Amino acid sequence: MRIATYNVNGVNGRLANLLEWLGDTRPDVACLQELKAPAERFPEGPIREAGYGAIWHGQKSWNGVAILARGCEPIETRRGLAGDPQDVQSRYIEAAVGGVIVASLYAPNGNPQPGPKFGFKLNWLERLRRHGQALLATGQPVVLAGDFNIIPTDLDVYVPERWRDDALFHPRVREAYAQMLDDGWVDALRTRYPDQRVYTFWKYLRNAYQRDAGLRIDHLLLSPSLAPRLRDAGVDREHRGRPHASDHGAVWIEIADG
DNA sequence: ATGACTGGTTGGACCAGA
Repeated sequence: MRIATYNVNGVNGRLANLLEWLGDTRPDVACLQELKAPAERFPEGPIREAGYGAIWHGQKSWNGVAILARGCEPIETRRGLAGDPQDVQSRYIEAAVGGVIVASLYAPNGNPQPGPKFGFKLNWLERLRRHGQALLATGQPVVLAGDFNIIPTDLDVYVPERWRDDALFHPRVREAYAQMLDDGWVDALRTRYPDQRVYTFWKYLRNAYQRDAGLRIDHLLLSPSLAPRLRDAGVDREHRGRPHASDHGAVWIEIADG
């Protein structure tokens, strides 16, 4: 089973790119982020025509997450994280697909740092960690997939010195990620590539993609019950270089049947 | 080295992204 995560940066504005990627790579499950569309403007028709069942959590202008499943309907198990009644942003959706619990998440960017947005990010990550602990306690196979907006280590950024003060690379944010690994979550891409620089995002500015000036901020975290089934992982880099592409590349894992 | 890119909202410049 192939499970992918893709920050599409506008599901309607880049629908043609999304459909092309679905057709080229045929993931069994696709977690999407940054839909930038309210629920009623999610392109359900074209996605169903492409062979995918879908659930989504939309929002006007910003954020928005979805889970697509090829040839079946994802069974929704949660939308939104507990712990903050004030939080109405669409950043988390979760479903059962093919015997695996799959979460599609879009963590807050957090810039500028310091500031209220950074505080919201830290709080959101703490709520994510808490929910993750509850998922781990069930012993079910789970994957937390999405745009974490976290650069975990120096190996995950083209020039670490230039990102020291950024909300994506702040020590407290990296610590939040490290704590989730301590809880038992397994970073699939880093497991597959222990020493290599593997990026998932390249800015639009200054030909970042052509220069390979990238970041690794899109992650798939596997529960210990799922991690032994990891067969392969990678980034669909080539689609990032196509016309009108998202600034993220899709990240995928291949999981053996359970 | 904080870049001049991008979508969305809206019918202009902004906001937000990372």
